[in-house]
Amino acid sequence: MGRSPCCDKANVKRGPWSPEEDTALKNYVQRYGTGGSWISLPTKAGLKRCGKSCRLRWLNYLRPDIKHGGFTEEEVNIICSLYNSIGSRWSIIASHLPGRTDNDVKNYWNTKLKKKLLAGKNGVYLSNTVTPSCNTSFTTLPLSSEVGLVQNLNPNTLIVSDPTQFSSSQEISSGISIASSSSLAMDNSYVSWPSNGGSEDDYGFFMDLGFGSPYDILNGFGFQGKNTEVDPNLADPSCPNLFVNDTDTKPQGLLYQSQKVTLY
DNA sequence: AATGCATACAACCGCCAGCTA
DNA sequence: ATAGCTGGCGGTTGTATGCAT
Repeated sequence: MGRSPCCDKANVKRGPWSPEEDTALKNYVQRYGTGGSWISLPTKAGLKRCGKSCRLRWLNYLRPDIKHGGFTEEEVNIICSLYNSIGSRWSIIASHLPGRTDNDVKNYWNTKLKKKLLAGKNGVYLSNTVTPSCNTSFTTLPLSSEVGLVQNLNPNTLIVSDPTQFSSSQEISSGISIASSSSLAMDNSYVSWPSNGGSEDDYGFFMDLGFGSPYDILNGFGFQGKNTEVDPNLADPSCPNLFVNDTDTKPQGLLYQSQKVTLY
């Protein structure tokens, strides 16, 4: 037996909301709240709308704390960074952006950021001129689709899947370069950057998202299986911010203390 | 001025998880 | 234990608007 529909679709209005409907919904919710049930709300509010439609209209448009208008650079950076970390979990991403809804973020990503990403998918590499500061070797990051798992998760943190690909620390991170591209493609997710001509001052991708530590991020955002924990004991003693990988039992990835990605 | 195309975003659809009877 | 209901979510579609030709 299939589930019953949430409302009688033949007898509810669909399509764009009229100002009168908006007013009725807004007045009702502000006066009485949702009463714990969106399904019964339309009838009480005198609306010929599906309860789910009312909920969506309220949450995405009528709520008093909704922020309309364009996204700021800071918001874009948060979206990109979180998308890289957790994928299309729009509601979670939106929760980091006061006044923004998951629908807003989703639309913005689909109409602007995704295109920007696809437009600049090729040409990602690391400069091989960087002098390693720790006891690990450094090689060039493979191009584009071979990049593999690269995660930039929080301020000053970059995770890369292949421990042979990097040395570490601030020197290495400052040597990461994105060549004539506005984005870095990864296996399941993406990071994108604003193409602003390469000014480092304008560049704010690695920003403070409010996480306490890299462990908090890794353990809190759905890394699965052997990737669920980062063992501080793996830290390279010569490089305090580097955690060396043990691919059998430990997370795949290295943590680097990173300052900035240069775009040119 | 008219038409077609691209873009932005509002709204809908269907699935899933959690709750409750 | 389980079936039904509801809210929440992500994917997708529809439509209004702007822009180019």
